[in-house]
Amino acid sequence: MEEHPIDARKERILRAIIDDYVLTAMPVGSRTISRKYETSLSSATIRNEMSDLEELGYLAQPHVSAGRVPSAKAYRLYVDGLLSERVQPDPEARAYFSQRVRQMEDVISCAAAAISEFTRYTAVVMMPKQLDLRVSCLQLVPMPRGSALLVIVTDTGAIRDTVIRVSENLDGDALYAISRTLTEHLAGRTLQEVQEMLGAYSRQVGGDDRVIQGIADLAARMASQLAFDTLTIGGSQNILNYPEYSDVEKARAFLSVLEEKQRLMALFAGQGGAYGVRIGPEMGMEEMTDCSVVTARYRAGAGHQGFVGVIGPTRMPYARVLGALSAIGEALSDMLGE
Amino acid sequence: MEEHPIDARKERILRAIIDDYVLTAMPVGSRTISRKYETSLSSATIRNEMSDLEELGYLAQPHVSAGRVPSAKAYRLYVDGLLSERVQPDPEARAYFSQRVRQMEDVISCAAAAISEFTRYTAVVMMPKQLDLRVSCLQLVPMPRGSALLVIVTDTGAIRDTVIRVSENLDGDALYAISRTLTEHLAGRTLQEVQEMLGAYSRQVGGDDRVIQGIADLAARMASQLAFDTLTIGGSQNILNYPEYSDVEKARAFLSVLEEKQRLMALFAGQGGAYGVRIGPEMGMEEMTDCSVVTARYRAGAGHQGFVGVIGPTRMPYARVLGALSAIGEALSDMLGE
DNA sequence: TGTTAGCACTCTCACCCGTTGAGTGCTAAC
DNA sequence: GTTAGCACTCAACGGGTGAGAGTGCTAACA
Repeated sequence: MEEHPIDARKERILRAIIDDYVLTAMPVGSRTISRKYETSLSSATIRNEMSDLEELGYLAQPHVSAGRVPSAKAYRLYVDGLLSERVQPDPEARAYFSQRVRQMEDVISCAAAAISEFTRYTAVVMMPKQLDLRVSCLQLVPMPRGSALLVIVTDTGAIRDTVIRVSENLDGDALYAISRTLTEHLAGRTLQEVQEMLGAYSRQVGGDDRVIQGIADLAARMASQLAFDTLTIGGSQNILNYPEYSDVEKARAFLSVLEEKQRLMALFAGQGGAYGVRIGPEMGMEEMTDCSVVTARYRAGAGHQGFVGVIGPTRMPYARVLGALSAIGEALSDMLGE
Repeated sequence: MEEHPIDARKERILRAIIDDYVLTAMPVGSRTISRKYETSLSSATIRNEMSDLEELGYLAQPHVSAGRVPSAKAYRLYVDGLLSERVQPDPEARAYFSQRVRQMEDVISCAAAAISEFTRYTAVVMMPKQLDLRVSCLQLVPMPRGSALLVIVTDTGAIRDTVIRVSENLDGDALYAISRTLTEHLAGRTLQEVQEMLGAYSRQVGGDDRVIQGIADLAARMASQLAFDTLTIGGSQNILNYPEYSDVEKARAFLSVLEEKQRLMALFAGQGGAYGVRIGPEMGMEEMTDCSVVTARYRAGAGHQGFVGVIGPTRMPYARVLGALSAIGEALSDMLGE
């Protein structure tokens, strides 16, 4: 077999086909290219080139008298071209994100919302596991009617709280005293260690071991939440905006894949570089053969890395999406990266 | 016009038509009723009765040679029949809810999830506004790297927190001292008052008015969140399970109505009794003419009342849905009531 | 050798039309 | 009041047809 590297013109035509297809979602014919993109060439010439591109596996024909549709291989080429240049963070996306971050509590779910609203695709944000978490502070905040809010803060700044019952005669100062003791003894320990050590302290807090129990529960919950990478999804309904999913059955299949976060996680597993694009069949998941996943990395301090991403039809304006993700990834890195 | 009260047999037939239509989503013919439900009557007799029922506005024909479909008026009659008896809380629904409540933090969103999963419809949970909120405690919890977690607790037990920057040389004790002062001065005040009073204290906290600013921000956010009834929605995609919405356009319209929480809120506004059923056109919203909303009230302590509900196609097993909502409403009342 | 015009060919899509079957309304008999 | 019977209506289905879009191929041209 002789080599068939595609020349500059073929590449230009291929790019035009992809652009047009992304725009219209309809198979692209030779006339369209000759009139809208390569006005110096006739449709017949384009036809010849398209025929070549098809033979090389870059194009496919839904049926003989339809135009051509780019294949996964074509998107791959296109995307590699994009990624070989510097991805330009989209300032508009960043502004969008910054504006919304004030309103919502959680930066991660906020990022997911911002991405999905901005790109109009489904957004995924992955938050890396944090195994090496150590308790930095532990505090009880008085609440009405014999309750208290237990707050645990880790050295990485993760916060969790829970309401526990305490004896009614503990006032704010008493709770603070307990908090001090607890913090003194537990600061610097990992969550696992905290759970193990709790038995020993139960005497020192006045026999009221609901506090101890509460800490143990919360520490356990925190540990289990943070021991795994977590995935947040935003704008899952956005898929309905695209004609690829105008069949309700398909849409439902897509949405149910989103429920299985464990499987989705696999998409980020082997991710090396700053950006990742997985095109349809490359993902090896039956249900996602006509989806693409675009991701950008962000830094969550201390060597941890997470990903922000978009899931949409393969027919996607990759440059625009990469720009948006890049901007939001940067913003997240700034916020979480210390 | 003479009166046309429908007799017992007509009502039985109407009920059979509704039951069958709820099950199959297909227009119901006279033969079906005569064979499956009223075996002692011939289809011709049923036809006569159906013709009467149509004239009375209880049935409609999509086209002349199709069977009949119940009208909103029919559902209304049917539902009024249900509501005149005692609604039986569904113990299975309650078990389902209780089982899940452990796993999730927030009872409200947990309820929404449980309802939608159990009924397979879209769930709404309304949480009443809490205008009379007063600050009960205010505390700063030290965090690494010159941050602190600001926690505000109200007398009703609502909690909000936010991370603020503070000067690096404030240790835990110093933060507690500030917390004490703040609590002393602000406890018992409403959130509005707190916002107004903040200026006055800015000197007393060592000139570091990031703390003041943080409190003001958080108080404002809290006030705005709690000053209005809030709506939580669960299982919005469930609508895709029903043939009524196999048209993507319709599904999208439905989903986008769900986004406009303000408008949805109106559906609960005039709700008086323990249960409410709004059928299609009764809601006066163009987009919801073929939806129904079923709600049950719950008590959130201190005279506040909220609603749990389900939104689905008019063709809905109302008895089952009412039973489930009743059970979950009871469970919520128990949890939030005290 | 690359480009282009022309033409026959293919295939989808939209439309028409007849057939089928479900379901009705009406009438007359029980 | 109930029922059998019958004529009628209409959606749904399937086959047939024509228009349109787009291709591949060939031959001519630069």
